[in-house]
Amino acid sequence: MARTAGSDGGRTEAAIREAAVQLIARHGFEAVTMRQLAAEVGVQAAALYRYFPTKEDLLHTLMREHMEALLGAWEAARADNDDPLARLTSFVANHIRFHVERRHATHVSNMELRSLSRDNLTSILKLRTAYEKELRTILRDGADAGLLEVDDTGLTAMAIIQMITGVIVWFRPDERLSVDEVTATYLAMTMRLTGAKTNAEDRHVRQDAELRAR
Amino acid sequence: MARTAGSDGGRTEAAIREAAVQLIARHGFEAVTMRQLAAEVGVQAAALYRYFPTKEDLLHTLMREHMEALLGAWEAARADNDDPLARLTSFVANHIRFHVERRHATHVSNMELRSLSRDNLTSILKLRTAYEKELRTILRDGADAGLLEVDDTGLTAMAIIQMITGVIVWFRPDERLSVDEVTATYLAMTMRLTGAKTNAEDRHVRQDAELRAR
DNA sequence: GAATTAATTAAACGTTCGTTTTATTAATTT
DNA sequence: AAATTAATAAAACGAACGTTTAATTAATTC
Repeated sequence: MARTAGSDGGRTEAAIREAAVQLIARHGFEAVTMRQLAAEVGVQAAALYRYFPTKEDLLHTLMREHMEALLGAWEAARADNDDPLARLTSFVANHIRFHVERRHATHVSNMELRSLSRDNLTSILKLRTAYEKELRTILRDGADAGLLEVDDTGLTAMAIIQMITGVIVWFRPDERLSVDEVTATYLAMTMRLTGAKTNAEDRHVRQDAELRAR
Repeated sequence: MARTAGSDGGRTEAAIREAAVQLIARHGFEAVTMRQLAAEVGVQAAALYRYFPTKEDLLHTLMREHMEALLGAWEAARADNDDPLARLTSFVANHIRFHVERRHATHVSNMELRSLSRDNLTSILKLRTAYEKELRTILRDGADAGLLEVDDTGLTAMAIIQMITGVIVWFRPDERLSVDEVTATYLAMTMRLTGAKTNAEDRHVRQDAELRAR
C-alpha cells in the first residue's frame, strides 16, 4: 500500500517511457488510458504523475526526445564531407536505420501531433523543420554543383522523406529483406529520383562493359 | 423536443458524414465525441444513432466508401492501354488528383485503421491491397517489357505510393503550386525513380536539340 | 536510531464518454 | 381526418476517464 521494496525512480520512469511508446504506437494516444499504461508498467495510475505532470506532457516528452535523437544521429552520421552525393547517401542511410530501429517512436512522433497543445506542437514542428532543412540544403548544393537534377528542392525533399519514412509501414526485421538490403534499394531509388550523376555514369560504364564483352 | 420542421433523413445523414470526416481528420477518431459531432451537424447525439449503429461503424463506413471510391476512380481513369508507361502515368495522376480533392477522407482512411475491430480492419485492408496490386502489376509489366528498371516490384510500389500520398501532408490548394504542376513534378520523379525509358530518350532528344542549336 | 526524503498505493473527485430509453412532433399514407 | 411512420429532443445509464489527495512504507541522511 505504499513504497514497494526495491522500487527505483529511474527504472520506473524508463519503464513508463518504453511502455508508453509501445502502447501509443499500437492504439493511438487518445485510446491509451493512464490506467492501462500503469498496468503495463506494474504500478498504480497515480504513480505516473510523479514522473509526468500530465498525459500530454508525457507525449510531448517522448516526441521531443525522439526528434532530438534523430537530429543527433544525423549530426553524428554526417560525414564532414563537401560532396553532396556522399551527404545524400549518409542522410538516407541514417534516416532508414534510425527509423527501422525506432519504429514505434517514429510512429508516435508522426501520428500524434494533433494531440499536442499549440506550444508543444510548435516546439516539435521546429525540430522537424530543422531536420527537413538538412535534406533541402543537400539537394540544393547538389543541384548547384550540377550533380543532381532537382526541379523543386522543397517538393523533392518532402517526396524523399515521405518515401524513406514509409519504410516503417511495411518493414519488419527478420523477414525477407535485411536493413542493409532495404537501404541499398532505397538509396538506388533516391539517386535515380534526383537524377544523381554518379548513377548515370555507372550505368554507362556498365553498358560500355557489356558492349565490349560482345 | 422532437422532429424538427423541415428535417430530412437524407440530408442529415450526408451532413453527419461530412462533419465526421472533417472532425476526425482534424482531431482523430478517438478524440471526436458523438456530442461534438452532433453539435457540428446541429442535432442531438441520440439522432446520430438513427443513421449509424455505433461510432466505429460510422468510421468503417467512411473508410470503406472512400476506398471504394478510390478504386472506382482508378477504374474510370485507367486508359485501356497496353503501354505500361501510359498506365503508370494514369495511376500517378489519378492518385494525386483523387487524394488532393479528398484530403480529409484520405487522412481518415490512412490514420484511423487502429480504431477498427478485426473484421472491419480486414475489409479495409482488402481494398487497400487490391489498389496497391494495380501499381505492382504496372511496374512488373513495365519491367518485363524492358521499359522500366525496377529492382523490387513490391518495394518500389510501396515507395511510390508513400511518395505520392505524401502530397496531402503539405499540399494546400490556392498556394504556390497548382494540382497540375504538382502532378507534373511527381510524375517526373516517378519516371526517374523507375528508370522509365521515355525519360532517358526525352533527355537525349533534348540534349541533341541543344547540341544542334549551338 | 531518529528524521527526512523517495516511491508508491488506495481511494476518491468531478467530468465526460458512448449509448439507450422514452416521449414528442412532422410528414406521409390511408 | 385518422393512422402510421420518420426524425428528432430530452433525459438518463453505467462505465471509464484524467487527475488529486492522503496515507503508508522503503531507503537514505544525519
